[in-house]
Amino acid sequence: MRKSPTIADVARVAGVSKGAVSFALNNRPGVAPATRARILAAAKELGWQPSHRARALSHSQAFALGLVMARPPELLGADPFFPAFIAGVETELAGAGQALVLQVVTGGWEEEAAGYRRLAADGRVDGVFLSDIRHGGDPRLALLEELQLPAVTLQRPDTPSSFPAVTLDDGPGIRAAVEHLAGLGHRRIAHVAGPQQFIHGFGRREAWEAAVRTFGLEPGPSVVGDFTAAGGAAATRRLLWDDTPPSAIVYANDLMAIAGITVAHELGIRIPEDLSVTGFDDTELAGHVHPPLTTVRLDAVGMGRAAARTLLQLVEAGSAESVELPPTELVVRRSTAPPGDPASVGRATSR
Amino acid sequence: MRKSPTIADVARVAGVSKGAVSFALNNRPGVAPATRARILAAAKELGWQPSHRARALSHSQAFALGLVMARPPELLGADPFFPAFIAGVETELAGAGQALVLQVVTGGWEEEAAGYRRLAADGRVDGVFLSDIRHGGDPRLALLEELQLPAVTLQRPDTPSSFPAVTLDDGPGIRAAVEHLAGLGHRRIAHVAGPQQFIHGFGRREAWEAAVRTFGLEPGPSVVGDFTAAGGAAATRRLLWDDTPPSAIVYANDLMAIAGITVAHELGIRIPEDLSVTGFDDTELAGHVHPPLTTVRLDAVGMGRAAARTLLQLVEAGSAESVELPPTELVVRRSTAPPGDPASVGRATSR
DNA sequence: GTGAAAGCGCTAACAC
DNA sequence: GTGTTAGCGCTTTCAC
Repeated sequence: MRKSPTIADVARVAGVSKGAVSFALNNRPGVAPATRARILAAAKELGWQPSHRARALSHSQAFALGLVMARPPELLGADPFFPAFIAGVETELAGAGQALVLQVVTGGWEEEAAGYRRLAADGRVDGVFLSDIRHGGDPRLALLEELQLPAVTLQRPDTPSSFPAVTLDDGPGIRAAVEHLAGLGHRRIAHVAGPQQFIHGFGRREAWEAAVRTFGLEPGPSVVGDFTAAGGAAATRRLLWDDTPPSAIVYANDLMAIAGITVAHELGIRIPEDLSVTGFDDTELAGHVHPPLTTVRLDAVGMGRAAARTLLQLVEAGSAESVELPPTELVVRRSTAPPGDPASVGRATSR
Repeated sequence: MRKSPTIADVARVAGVSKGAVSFALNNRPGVAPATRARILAAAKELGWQPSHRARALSHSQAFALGLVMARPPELLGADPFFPAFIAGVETELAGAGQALVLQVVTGGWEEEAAGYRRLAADGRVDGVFLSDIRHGGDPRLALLEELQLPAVTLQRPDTPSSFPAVTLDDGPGIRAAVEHLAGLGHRRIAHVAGPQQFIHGFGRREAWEAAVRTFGLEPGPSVVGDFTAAGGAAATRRLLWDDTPPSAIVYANDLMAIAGITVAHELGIRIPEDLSVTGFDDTELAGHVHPPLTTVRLDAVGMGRAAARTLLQLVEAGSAESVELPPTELVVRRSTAPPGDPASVGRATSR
């Protein structure tokens, strides 16, 4: 019972050759309907399933897609993006007979590059997802070009790319947050950014700055964090210890925003009365902190789905169109309110 | 340049047969040192790498391990366990020439079972990790037995298992939390549990109950949550609306604890003065909420490492010993303090 | 329309 | 010791 049946067994039972079975299975022309039916019946009877490994060998394909997650250990459990993204990817792959092979690297670029090299050298995957595209020339682009590994990038709409891209504009969400704050009367709106070499670190900061200027305001201070709670807390302290602290802070992710709220509490600064705060991601926790966080919703599952579809298309057809996802949108909760402290508003205005 | 060299090319260049190359590569006896050197030189010169796919076919092995993550969509981004666990797994697999194939299912048991079936039918993996073992007969055990797929389970030390297990006792951590609370003078210690069909839901609750009794106390109420923030918030409301609310709550994870703290804030209940709270996981955020959360540290990375080592051993050698990980430990922060409200202590005592 | 046979690239049993 | 050869299970070309 252990040894599973092979195509030869099916052929024998159906009274045809192996080739015929193969043709029948893949609905290729050249096999009479009656014969095909007989073959399929034999296959079903034997419980035959084509061997994925044998197909992989003769097709010189892996029938698998790869994702290399490069994250510092601290952020590994806290980043809500990847799990959701992966879930989205899976919904597409499951039906396509493709698997997802994952690699996580916690070290630096060397280790990450080694990860891609390994995936390519072993022929483990037919293509990879490139998340967190670095701003200003991501070294992985050249690497994958060299490895001849098809890829789909996750990036901003405006950045050119040698690979098909799934783009999502963080801008509208950030702009909506700034507009919301400006509309409430905030004049001094600060930003806690993510690492600037990452597109979502750089891009959100850029969007914040542009949006603030749109409202005729001078961008408040901006501090670069690292997307971790610890980093968010440190950045927030820097901002709040300033002589003229901001009356609102736009954070590049929820985790830093939540840590920021905590710092404010510790300093006796009330939210939202004394300080308004917005996050980014709309993690499940965002609605359950005190006060519930106004944040920008990011559809990571949707990105995963779109990226998987695009990469499948690229791998199967040799080329694929980039797709642009609907922009992020603001979810208003209770961490934002009109600036309560006239003094701080006055200070901000008087700059 | 595209077509990579095959073992035949190497054999030709080295002036030997394919078989010799294979032997040389795998350091098998039966090939003269000089010949071996010549072969390796030829291989290096041609930049030859053995084809993983061909090896997989002739070995009838996948050289990959599988993990099926079954999680409801809401929890996907918030559960800190898997990313860390996977990182631990990877550290072991990278050097072993094994890959990790991931599957995430958000639906019910049917979908999950289908996931394992697919992995097995396609021969995608040589073994799988079984996390979240269900308490009281996990259906996956029988399924994997049927599929003849080697597996390693993640479970509690005391549960018997037909597969090698990596066990971690949540008990000591929970007991330490209860001891800490009891030592502070709490008499009415409640619990917000995880789903009881899961071992970490059930086990933590059991440990809480046993520990409370150890201190001669009657277990306070316990409410079953679902490990999400929303669930933690709801459970906390139920507990705090009670006539005789607890003076301390032991949560089965950080996420629910953080949501619980929020609910307390909203109800005007001060933490830790009016209510002490402990979590479980020690997520990065735990130290950056207000107040910083006293919690139990869980070494998910270490579990991943141990599980990977065990599964590799099982797959390669056909059998493996279970391993028991060092117990979880308490991290005391500032969400716990002596019960401040004498009335509630009195009430609890008077039950 | 159908079947035979030659790969895909490596492994391992078996002669030499 | 070293080389030869027959698989692993499927795909696909090419005669029939």
